[in-house]
Amino acid sequence: METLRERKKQRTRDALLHAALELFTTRGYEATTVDDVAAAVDVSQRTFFRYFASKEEVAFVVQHMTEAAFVEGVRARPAHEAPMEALRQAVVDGWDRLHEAVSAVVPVELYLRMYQLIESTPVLLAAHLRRSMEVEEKIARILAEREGVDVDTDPRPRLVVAVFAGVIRVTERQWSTGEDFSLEAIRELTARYLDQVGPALAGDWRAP
Amino acid sequence: METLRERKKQRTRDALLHAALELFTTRGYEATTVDDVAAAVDVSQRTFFRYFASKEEVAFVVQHMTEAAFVEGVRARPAHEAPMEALRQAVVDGWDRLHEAVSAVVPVELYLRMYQLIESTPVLLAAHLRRSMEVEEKIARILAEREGVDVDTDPRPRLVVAVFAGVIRVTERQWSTGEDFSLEAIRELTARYLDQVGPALAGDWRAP
DNA sequence: TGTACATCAGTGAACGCGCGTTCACTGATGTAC
DNA sequence: TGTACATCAGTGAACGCGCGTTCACTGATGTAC
Repeated sequence: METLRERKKQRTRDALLHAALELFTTRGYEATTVDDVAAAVDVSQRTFFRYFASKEEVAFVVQHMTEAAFVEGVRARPAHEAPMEALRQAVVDGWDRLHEAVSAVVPVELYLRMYQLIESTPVLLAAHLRRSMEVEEKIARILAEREGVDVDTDPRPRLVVAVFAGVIRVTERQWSTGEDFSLEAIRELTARYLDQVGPALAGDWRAP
Repeated sequence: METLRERKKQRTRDALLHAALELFTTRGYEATTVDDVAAAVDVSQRTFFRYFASKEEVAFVVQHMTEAAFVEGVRARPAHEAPMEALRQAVVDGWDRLHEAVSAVVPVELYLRMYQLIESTPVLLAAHLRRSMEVEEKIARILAEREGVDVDTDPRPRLVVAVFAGVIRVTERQWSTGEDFSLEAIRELTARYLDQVGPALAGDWRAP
């Protein structure tokens, strides 16, 4: 943010990002064209593609930040924690920190609306799931290193991450189709669902 | 398959399906246009869209069959089996039956190549994951009904399915990037990985 | 402080591409008598 | 068995659309002296 030129660049980028998310969440992702976004900022379509490689990229800018934060969060967990515990702490911590991290870029409320749009737009949901898989792979490698096992011969790192990711996905889905779209809601839901995994895997659901 | 008209229709559809999968797997999905597929069968592009609503649909025709077979497989499991056990049996059974079910439509070898293409083509992988989520939802409802719980208030059905699906996805990925692309290989990998879930979730990976 | 030149964000217009749709039409197959 | 009509798979050509790219260019900002 040194020079005037750089500050102007940043402002153009911010304006494009905001306009895109605002249009996507009000009008729908597919119903918004790249030209619409550029027009909203009064800039040529050409300029949009200078800042974002594709329409999809701009839709996932904030997700990208939270994904990266989660990966770093796992990396930062103390070595004595068991894998599942480290993942749980990283996610819960992530929700705690999310507010300040996100609000530096976009209003948190806009982020939450965008999250719901992703869940309810098939093409975005599909892209989100693929991205999540890539994140899972990174996490699996971090866990393998932490625990001193080989990620390519020992299936446990990828398995524990996949199981954990499955729980998180159910949480996300439940949250996005529920009524309380707050960060507190998803934080609480995450803890509750993680506690339910054991009982869910147990044979008899009728036992106490 | 009664009338001549119907038989001809079926033949056109088969020809389009085969040509599409053959072109996709040799040339790549993105590098193949709908026009290429139609041209390979010597039919107009218009005719292609009479049989398949989109390019993506034709790519998932065989997956669609195996997904449906899996859902039916779960539905058919005896009531006394615990949820996780029913899922496991349905998947293993599914791999056993897959050969005859698939080979009635396309050569199994072509199906296996298509499966790998899906795993290695970002846009197809994304679509595959979204489809899997839809299958998971169906399965969760079936389990909930079997066990007599409410899928919307009790998280356990969706959780057990998500955990199971996570394991299957790791299995698929491992298989598709490995060296043995046979049905036996994925069948064996499935059993092995399911057995590893318990140990993976256990706290200490170094314990025996 | 002013001048000369370099950098680089943004322009505008045109284009390529492939998916999917629309139209009025043809000709083979099916059916009723 | 033959005729008349109905159905419907397939045609061909044109189009709309939006993403993403290419081009030569402009003008504001940065830098060196």
